[in-house]
Amino acid sequence: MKVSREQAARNRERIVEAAARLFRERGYEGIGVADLMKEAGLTHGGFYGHFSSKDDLIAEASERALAESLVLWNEVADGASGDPLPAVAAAYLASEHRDNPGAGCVLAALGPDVSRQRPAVRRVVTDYVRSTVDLLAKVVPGKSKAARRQKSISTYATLVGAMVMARAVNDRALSQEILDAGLASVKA
Amino acid sequence: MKVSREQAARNRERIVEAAARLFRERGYEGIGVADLMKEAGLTHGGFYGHFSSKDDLIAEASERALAESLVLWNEVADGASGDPLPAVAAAYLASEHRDNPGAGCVLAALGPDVSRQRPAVRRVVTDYVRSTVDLLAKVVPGKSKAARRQKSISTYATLVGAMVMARAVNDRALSQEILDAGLASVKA
DNA sequence: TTGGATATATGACGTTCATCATATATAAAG
DNA sequence: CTTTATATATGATGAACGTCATATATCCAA
Repeated sequence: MKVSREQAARNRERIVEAAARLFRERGYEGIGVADLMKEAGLTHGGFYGHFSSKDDLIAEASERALAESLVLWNEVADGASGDPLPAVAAAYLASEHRDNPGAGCVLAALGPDVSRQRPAVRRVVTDYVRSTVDLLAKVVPGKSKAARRQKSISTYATLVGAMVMARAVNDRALSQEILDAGLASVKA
Repeated sequence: MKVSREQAARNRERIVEAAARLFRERGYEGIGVADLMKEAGLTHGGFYGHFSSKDDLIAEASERALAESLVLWNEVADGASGDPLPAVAAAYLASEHRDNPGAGCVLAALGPDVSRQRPAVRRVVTDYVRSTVDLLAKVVPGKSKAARRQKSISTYATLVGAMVMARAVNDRALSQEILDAGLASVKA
């Protein structure tokens, strides 16, 4: 049945939010349109009233997840008492982040899958990487602007790689050791 | 029709090799059993004479890819004239590696997908991570054994993260900048 | 208050998927 | 040479997939 415009907008929002979480948890191909709609409290038929295709939703949900991550990066950096860099690194390399990919970094949850996606998705990811590199460049040490930018990129890479590895391994002690090593290297 | 034992063994080998490449290129769910068999020059029906399930092949193909990567790490480290660490990092962060995921690092090509796989796959990945960390610990600088191990892990994370990011972004210049920044940070 | 617009539900479509049954051809064993 | 074992091909199965057609209910405009 039909619902009010506001309700329809809220429903669309719920679909995007559910997708942003579930794609990160299960991969772009790990959840289907029907299950996605069910998770948003709807049935599968209404999907194409909101989106023209699953790829369309993939692009929009990825953009949403990235935008929310960027807000979080900024909040953590701004809210830090003292040096923001260790605060950002600790927030990123936290076990809560490792154990909750659905609310975390898109690169760590879907990086290789992004490489296989259409240009629309890769474009929003590229924009996000640029923004995050700019943000990190303000908080890493370095004598020149170029040095800080380079340090920003390699620090970011260390964070992403450590999270990917910490999630992939099947041993809690090793996983924690990876998070700790990443954290130590960022502080050094 | 039936073929000789040797031919059957070669066929099995071809399936595993094709899977090791194609899973890295397209993701575990990005290629099906039928296409995999076609790529190996066979038809789909014979698959279950060699493997009990697709998950079974996923585990075996992942193990194969990881074993071959470990051989490569060793070859590069041993074949280096001078300090092995920059040689290893340069080989890993090469554009050839970025543009050829099917022959490259499993973590960079399938890291998040591994997290979602059954224990058999995560176990072989965990063993491989341990071996690679041990290998890198022999070539990174550091005063104590513990310091070298920590440096080994963080260096490895930087390599993996830089490759994931370099592949995800849609801009060649930024992609190259990421590889360069990773390389510079490993050398520093 | 009435009439048309439309958001969602139900249900179906064709395709692709992993898996399995059976037939066939040929290697291996006797 | 005959017979048995078996590796592969052909084809079928049911489930899941993305997508679409239509019905229905109700919001919104006149």
